[in-house]
Amino acid sequence: MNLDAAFFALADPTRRAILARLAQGDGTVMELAEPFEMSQPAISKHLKVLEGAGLIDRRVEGNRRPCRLRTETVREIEDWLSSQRAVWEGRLDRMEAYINQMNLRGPKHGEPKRKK
Amino acid sequence: MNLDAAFFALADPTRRAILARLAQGDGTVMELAEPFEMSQPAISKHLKVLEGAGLIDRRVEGNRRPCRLRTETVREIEDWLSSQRAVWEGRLDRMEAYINQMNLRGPKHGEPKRKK
DNA sequence: TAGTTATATAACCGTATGGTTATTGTCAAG
DNA sequence: CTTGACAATAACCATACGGTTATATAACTA
Repeated sequence: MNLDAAFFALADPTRRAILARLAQGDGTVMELAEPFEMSQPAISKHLKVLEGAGLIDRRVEGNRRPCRLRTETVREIEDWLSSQRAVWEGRLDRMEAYINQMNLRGPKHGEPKRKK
Repeated sequence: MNLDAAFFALADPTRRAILARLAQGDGTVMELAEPFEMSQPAISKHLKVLEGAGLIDRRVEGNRRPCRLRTETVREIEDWLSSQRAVWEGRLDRMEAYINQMNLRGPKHGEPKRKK
């Protein structure tokens, strides 16, 4: 999975709306385009972005190209965020404890001196 | 919170690296710029994006402007993803059951006719 | 076969992104 | 008060993004 592509794909409201729409079932390009005031090629581009990010699959079905959600990718993104946050929060908790400790015995605008 | 801004901010590897670096403690612009082969103004721009997305806070400390992570925002993004995935996966489970049911009594390339 | 529908592709356009260098404003240190 | 470090801002540039219209391709339909 590519975090760059995944986050980028999710950064656009139209693409998120398409994903939400796909939650109600697979959809062809025309069906997905219908709710938007946007041309079909624009939707096709968005779908290509979503596909590139692994957020949807597309199959060929005669004339049309129905799309389906790929939830594994969403879960992977979620897992990444979750693990990152775990690290970050752990660190911040420790920082907070440290700061509290400092405040108990240090000046307000502490450590004004720092060289290199 | 703004999902557009948040996902957009996370879509850049430099910005994610900055966040990871900040997990080890607050950092000034110079400190954050050090690991990258990139000018200080470039880092400043990234920091502005991160701040705009609510992923970091910046305070003024004499001459420098240390940054700190804001984990609440990460949690909010995570929550959004989580809720979306819940809906999506629930839907897909139901779809699968439906399809299985169809296969038990329908033709292979079912529903070839559809008007509007 | 001719016409229509579904989708993709190409070419274009305005704006945004991500970088640069040069400059400016502030604080800190002598 | 001058000098130097930190950081922001401005101006610029190449490329990417998100949209458009027009055209092409392929599969259905009559």
